[in-house]
Amino acid sequence: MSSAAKALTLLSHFSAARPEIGLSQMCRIAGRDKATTYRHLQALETAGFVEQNPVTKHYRLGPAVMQLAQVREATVPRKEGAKPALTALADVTGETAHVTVLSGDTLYGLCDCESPHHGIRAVIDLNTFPLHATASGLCALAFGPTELFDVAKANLKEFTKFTPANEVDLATLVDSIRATGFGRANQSYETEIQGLSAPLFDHSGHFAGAVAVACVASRFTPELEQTIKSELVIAAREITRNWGGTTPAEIEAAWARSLSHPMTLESTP
Amino acid sequence: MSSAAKALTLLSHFSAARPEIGLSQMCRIAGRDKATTYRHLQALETAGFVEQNPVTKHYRLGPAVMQLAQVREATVPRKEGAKPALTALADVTGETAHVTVLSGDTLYGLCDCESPHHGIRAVIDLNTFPLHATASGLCALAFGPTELFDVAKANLKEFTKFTPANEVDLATLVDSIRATGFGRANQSYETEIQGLSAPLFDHSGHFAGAVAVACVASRFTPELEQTIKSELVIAAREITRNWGGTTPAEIEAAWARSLSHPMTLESTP
DNA sequence: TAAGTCGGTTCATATGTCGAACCGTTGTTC
DNA sequence: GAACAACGGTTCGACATATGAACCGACTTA
Repeated sequence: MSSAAKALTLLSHFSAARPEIGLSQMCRIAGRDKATTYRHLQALETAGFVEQNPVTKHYRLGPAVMQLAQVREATVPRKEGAKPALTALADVTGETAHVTVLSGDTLYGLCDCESPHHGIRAVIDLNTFPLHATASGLCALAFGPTELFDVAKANLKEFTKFTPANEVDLATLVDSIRATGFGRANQSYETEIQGLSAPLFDHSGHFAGAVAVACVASRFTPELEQTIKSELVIAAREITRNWGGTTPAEIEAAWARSLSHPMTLESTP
Repeated sequence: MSSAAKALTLLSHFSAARPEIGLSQMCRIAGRDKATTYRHLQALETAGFVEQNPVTKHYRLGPAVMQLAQVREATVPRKEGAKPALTALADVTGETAHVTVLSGDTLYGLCDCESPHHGIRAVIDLNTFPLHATASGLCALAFGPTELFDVAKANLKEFTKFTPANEVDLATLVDSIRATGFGRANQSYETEIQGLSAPLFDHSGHFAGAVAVACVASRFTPELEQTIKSELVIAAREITRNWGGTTPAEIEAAWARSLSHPMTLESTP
């Protein structure tokens, strides 16, 4: 691992849940030496990627990331094209909605939207989405490049007792998703979270990401599932269109089948 | 310069004007070896900071920056607190408005807003703002930490014939800004751009950034100057409040003086 | 076909990185 | 208020890692 890569991974330890990190704490989290971590943070600081809270000396993300995000958004206006549909999706379903984007072999969170309808709701605080355990990830496996399956196979971490634990289970799951057009993760990443997702495509016609709803499992009913699925289709069509893509006919066909013949999908638990 | 820092500086070469950069091109821009540049771009790519345009193989900013920006905004919600005031400012003045934030010794652009009123308008596409040549930068020198002046002194690059070229000129300029409460840069960064700015403060009572209007010089009149100044005050108060700060009494007093006795500031040209 | 570009790769060299041990400061404990 | 622990930050020799000239094959141009 290059030194630059090591420095960059430090950034991934910041999250909304842990926005500020001290030097010693960062050493423990990153599992690296203090001197090394310090120098890396220094480099990140001079580049504006982190800054220090002047009173606590803890590090937090710096203003440079805001600029880069603006440039990225001007280059590939994904977020802008996803936000309105996401808001509507969260509002109608009453659950937390989010969008992920595929870059290389990694599925990144782009933005999310919590619904104000319930006090208890799923909170998305992920840097990257595991391919085998989340609805978005499974969507990527089903509709994205085939190489992704190898990546997923190599990273079959068991998050819960419902996480698909071997290649065969995963392949079965992916096949069913190809048939229905909807990604589905029943408490396979976190217990108490039911995920449903739909694939998004870019101008080149390739899988570009997924739109998903993370639903509190205890609220999940067949009726809600139907609602979420029809709303997902609406949101997915809109976002795909905003990204300059079109939904492939076979996906539309799968959606139509799923919605007209609501098969009671085998929910593992 | 650490290897990590070198890799990070590659990112700063992306901008809205130049959103995609090929390998050879990046070597030329960054002035570094091709092999090194390639490895750095690889590291950045695996971390998600850049991605490759699949057809041209050119590099562009990746999705990871979007996430980091979200975390940053959740940590220090600056952009959200500035955007509405900025929009109003651009709308009323008819010129391009922007907000900068100070981190360490560097002034970064946070967001900007172009006014649709005119076909010709200033476009802000800066990574970092030179302290001695921009209205925001001069504001930082006048109201920010005193160490900044040393940094500015050491970087007196002459962008135009109106750029303050020596320490004495700069000090005079800064003094006049302290007296009026408004930063001012008359074609000292780009010819044809008149800048006016006002300081912003955070919860700790320290200078946190500036709100500024970049005005097409040929449209600049004393009347417009008055309009911009009064609108800047409104915007600065609002943003400072949203950032959890309060405008120091001496700044308010300076603003009041400037607005009631509109002195015709010596415009260098 | 020959010369120019491009993205990407190789390998000997030496430069920048690594981590144990060490500061000085701060805040807590008794 | 002395002893202690944890913090952010620094030093230095050993050595892992970055470096860049030269090279490769693919592609464009003339």
